[in-house]
Amino acid sequence: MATDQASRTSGDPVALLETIFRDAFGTVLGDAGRDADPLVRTGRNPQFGDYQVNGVMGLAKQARTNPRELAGRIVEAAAGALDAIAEPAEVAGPGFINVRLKSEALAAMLDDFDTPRLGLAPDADTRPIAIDLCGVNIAKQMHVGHLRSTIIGDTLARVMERCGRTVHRQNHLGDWGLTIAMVLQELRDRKADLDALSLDDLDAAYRAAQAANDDADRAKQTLIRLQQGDDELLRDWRKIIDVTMRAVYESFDLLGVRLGPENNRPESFYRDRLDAVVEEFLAAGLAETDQGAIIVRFPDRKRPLIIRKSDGGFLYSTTDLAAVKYRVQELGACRVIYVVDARQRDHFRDVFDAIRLIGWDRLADGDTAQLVHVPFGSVLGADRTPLKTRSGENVPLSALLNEAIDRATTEVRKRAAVPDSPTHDLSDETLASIGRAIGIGAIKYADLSSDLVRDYVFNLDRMIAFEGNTGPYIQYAHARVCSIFGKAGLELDEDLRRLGPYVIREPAEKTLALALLRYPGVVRDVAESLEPHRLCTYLFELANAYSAFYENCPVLKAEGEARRHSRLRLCHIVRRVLADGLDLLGIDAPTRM
RNA sequence: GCGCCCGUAGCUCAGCCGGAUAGAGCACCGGUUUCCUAAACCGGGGGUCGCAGGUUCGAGUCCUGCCGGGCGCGCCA
Repeated sequence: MATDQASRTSGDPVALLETIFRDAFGTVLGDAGRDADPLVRTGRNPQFGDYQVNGVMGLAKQARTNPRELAGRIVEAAAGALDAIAEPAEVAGPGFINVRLKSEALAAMLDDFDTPRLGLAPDADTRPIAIDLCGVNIAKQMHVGHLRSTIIGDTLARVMERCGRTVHRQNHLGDWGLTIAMVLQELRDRKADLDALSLDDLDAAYRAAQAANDDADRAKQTLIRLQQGDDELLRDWRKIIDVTMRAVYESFDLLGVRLGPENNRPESFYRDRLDAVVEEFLAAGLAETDQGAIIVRFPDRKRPLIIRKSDGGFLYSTTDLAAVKYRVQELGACRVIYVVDARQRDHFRDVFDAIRLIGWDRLADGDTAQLVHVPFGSVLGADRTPLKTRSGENVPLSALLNEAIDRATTEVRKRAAVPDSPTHDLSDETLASIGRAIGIGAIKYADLSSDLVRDYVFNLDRMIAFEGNTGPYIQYAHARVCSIFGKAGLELDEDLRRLGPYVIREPAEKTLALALLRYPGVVRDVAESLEPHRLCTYLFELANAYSAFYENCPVLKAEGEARRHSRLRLCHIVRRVLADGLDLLGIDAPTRM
């Protein structure tokens, strides 16, 4: 019976308890109770049970009754349904309800959870989602500023894809502004051979062009010719895009992000739509001419949004309006997510509000698309100012990645040199690929593991440490689990369900089982909140729960076959959750390191 | 000047639409251990949650004001 109940929720006890208590609330309080959220939470303190129901106290206030007494009646109403999976619930404190799962129910839930999907059912909503990420500029090297947008965006995309969603990753390349015209102008002045151009040459031309802004008028002329479709200029323009993107794709490859040419929706993609954007705002009476420019005003702030300059040119705001419209109306995205630097908060607030004013957030099905900016903080150097080289320039991304990889590879080789090390027999090539996985994992995890809006100091020593809440620590935990299967004579990806049921007896086993069952909820939570650090925190806690389990519960030497098989299955599912979680973070999980 | 964000242990950070005694890692101090075990383990000290009010049965969490730091603010992106 417990198995039947649990299987309806793919082994997610929180969902199951929510159903049970929602029913009980309804029985006791009618519709008011049924509509309320029971607020089922995992217990923070084992002494108060495995799960607690916190929703009673709020309801008692509304119903003007004694919360403890109400909790008692709800426990009574839930008792029948609860009996299959839990010990009798207890009322505690001012009106908490504490629930302790029966160990057979826990075992049954784990069994349901033990599938390739790891308990994560696809979302009922199948509409696509658009994520704006990366946003590199043509003629510039990728630098640390693009790192965060790229890896955060890729992670959010992976999480949502894991929830069964179609995600349109949109790389909004900066390929069409005045700066590009300036670079083109600079290169023509130099009579540069565009077929032999390196990215360093381009970068130099970009900086030279920026320095020489006395030529702004000539650059504007160049821009106008480019926008009018001058053949020669367009040809050169495509060449500098090629040079830039070749290096960008190399960085994507090294970083292991799922981005390629198919994700490119550069500014130029929208160039034929910009006139219409301005026209429609004017026609709707939402835009006005002011000092020669065309602006959108908002009722609640002084700052207007300029959508066309007084010289007739368009701005990034115009392009962003066109892009949101495209993503909602043509891609059908019910969420349009921008993973962009926190400094652009005001900009996105204005753009999104303008979209709402004109109604371009309306989907074909009548719903309103959610427009959301995911703001992230800056990467700082040791001096706590934004990371720059000594000469004051942006640090190229490749330099950062290579340093991390070098450090990690050195560490891996050092460990492999020890004769009885598990990596001692690996080829140099394999060790190098492990080093790459650890170096990249360290950088990504450091970027994703704390609240995104906070600035953080780029500190390789801390990132690459094998202790604490770091990428290498999680990878290490995974590799250690892997080593058990070899000793047990099992393959890593073998289906171990044939070994028989889970047996949950020891406290460390129970803690581990409860941690495992939280996984689907955590993934859904990240998809909803857009806060990847919650997944990092979870993986760290799971790794710790596993560590305590492994310390306290013999696996290979467990007494009795049933217990040994159950523990092997626990190891097996821990390995898969760690690997799956790391994959959602875009981090490789080597089996040895 | 206006606006936004941040302020939790010595350091780096968690704290799940307000919920029980505010947690973890690193560092520090004390103890245990050579195990199926690739990061050893257990315990301890350390906090007026920036400050002051307010709402609430209950506030690190919500509201108001202030302090400190960061960022943004009409034709760059």
